[in-house]
Parts: sequence; C-alpha cells; structure tokens
Amino acid sequence: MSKSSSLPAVVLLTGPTASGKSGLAVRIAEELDGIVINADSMQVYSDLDVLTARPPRADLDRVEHRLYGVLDGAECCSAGRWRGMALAEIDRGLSQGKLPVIVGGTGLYIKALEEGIAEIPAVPEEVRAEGMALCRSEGGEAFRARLMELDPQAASRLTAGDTQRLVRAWEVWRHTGVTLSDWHQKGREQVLEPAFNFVRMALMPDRERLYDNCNRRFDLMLEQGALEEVRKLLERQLPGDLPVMKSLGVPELAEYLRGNLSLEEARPLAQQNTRRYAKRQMTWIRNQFSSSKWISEQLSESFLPEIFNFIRQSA
RNA sequence: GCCCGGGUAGCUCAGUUGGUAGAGCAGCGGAUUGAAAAUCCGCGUGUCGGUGGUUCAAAUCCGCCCCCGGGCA
Repeated sequence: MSKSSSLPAVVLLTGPTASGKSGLAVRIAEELDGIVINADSMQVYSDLDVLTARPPRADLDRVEHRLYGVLDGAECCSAGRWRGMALAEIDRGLSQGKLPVIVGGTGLYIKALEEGIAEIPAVPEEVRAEGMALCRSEGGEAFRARLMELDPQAASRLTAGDTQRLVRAWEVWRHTGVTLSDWHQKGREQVLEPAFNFVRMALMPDRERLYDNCNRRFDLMLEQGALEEVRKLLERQLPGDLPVMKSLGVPELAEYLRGNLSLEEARPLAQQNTRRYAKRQMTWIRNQFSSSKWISEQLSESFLPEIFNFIRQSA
C-alpha cells in the first residue's frame, strides 16, 4: 500500500523542547537534500538566540535554515503570520528542488500549516487593550457572561479564568463585527485541497531523560551568555506582555537582573518552567498531533537510517 | 554499649482523648482555532520503618528488632 503521491513531500518534525529535534532536522536535510524551516514561536525572534536554543553556527553552515531570528522582538508573531512565512519558504525550497523540513515545538503553528486557518483580519492593539481592560475591570465571570451574549458557542467552551481566549473572542467580534465562532465555521466550510504530502514525525523521549536534558541545557545557556541576552532585551524597555518577554527563562532571569531574585532562586525556577512546558508539549503531541512516526528511542547514529528510509518511502 | 529525639506521599512535615491519613512543594493527566515557550482546567500518587501483642478497632498504646540524627561513655 504505497501512499506515493504526486504532491511534493514536506517533512513535519516536532517534539518537546530539548528532545534533539533541531539536530535531527539537520541530519535529515543533509541526507535528503533539504532545507530546515523553523516552526518555533520563539526562535523567530532575533532578540532570543541562546535562550531559545537556536541552531548553532555549525549547523547553520551545513544546511540552509529559514525563519530563525527573522522578526524583531518588538513584533508579535502569530499562527497566521507564521503560516504565511512558512508557505513562502516551502515554495521557495521546492522550486529549488529541496525537501522542506519543518521543525519546531509550536504545535499550533504546525496545525495551522496543515489545516489552514480562517482569514480573520488582524485585530489592532488598541482593541485588544480595550478588551483586556474591560475583562480586568469587571472580572472573568462577568466578562465571560458578556461574551455568552455575543458568542455563546465560544464562551461556553471557555472558563472564566482563561482571560487570553475570552479576550480573543471578544476582540474579534468587536473589530470585525463577526463572532470568532462564525469565522471558524466559515473556515471549516471551505475544504482545503491538500497541497503537500506531509511526512509527520514526533520525538517522544523518556520523561526522566528529557527533564535531565532540560536542566542541563539551561545551565549551558547560562554559560553561553543567556544573562547578557536578557540584559540587552531589558535595555529595550519593551512592553512586558510581548511574546519575547514571556519566553522561557526571560522572566526569571529578568527578575534576577532587577535584583528581585538571586540566581540560586531564578535558575531552578526557569528549569522548572521549562520542564512544565515540555510536559504540555507532550500532551499536545499525544492528543493533537497524529504522527505517522513516533520516535521514542534515544537518538543515535544507528537509528538515523531507519528515519531516512521512512521519509523516502513516505515521499 | 547506654540515654534522648526521630522514621507517615518523590521532598519537608501535620495528624486532637485509639475509629485504616492530609497540607505545602514536587509531580501527573487534560484542554488548546491567529499572544501557544502563551493561557486555562483537573488529580494525593501511601505496606504510616519491620514484626508480635492489647483492642470491636492501632499511624496513635505495649514488647522486640532495624535505620537516621544528637548526647554520654
């Protein structure tokens, strides 16, 4: 039952943070004449290099990497925005006869790439601020009740504590006059013709080993200048609610630099948050990402041929 | 060797006058439709050191043993 398709193959590789997916992507791209395209919501920002574990110089020299550090930290990426950039890079790669290897841990981005996303106009910052202020002033319960009047379908799926999603639903209605649920309904109605043959793979390492990697990697980041990176970021005086400011390790190290935490306190805190993030990623992968290839073994040289073969046969 | 103090959840500990146990932290499970490294929801996970006894009933009382602190020799 060969599922050989006339559609161009695109590799989707995901896994929790510190699982070794970036390194594997490079090996795949080297072996199969590909390019690596970032699907990580934080690695897109130029301000964060060390702290987001962007690929090292040596890897960047070996194969072409795309969408790493391409946005300024003052900007906001989003699933839709990333999808547009990624599609452009995929097209460019394919036109050069390269195999696009999408790698990253942001499940929502990969989902948006695969399934498409409703074309909701970008909501201005002021409208979001208005929604947040409203939610804050009247409280989550009341705000949710308000949304229940406007978009009951969206509101009923959310809890009063989920400020972020409540505000999102409200602001879309406020800005476009159409409810978020209606936008999604519209999106579902237009059936997307698949444009690519996605070869889907996920790394699912042993939990204990993964946590160990997370811990050790953070120490390595400190040695490699993570503090200096955060210091520079703080000098920019960016709004605290920007994505870059919430990237793992940034809030903790910022508190240290401001003198509110000792490094002995900030370090384990950042490591813990990293572990919790990895756990959330694994939950997403398990339940939202139906992979055709699960890689739970310890990555080793001897395991690579099997992966290469899998991609060749799927493509 | 003797005298104290202590062995209860992964860790630190609580547990009234006996009624098979509960907090914090850690952890685990889940959701996820344009901020997703975000945001939110849920869950005690236990041979109460071991063993014998008293009792209708023992983490709790008694005996013996083991382990860990501290003290005296």
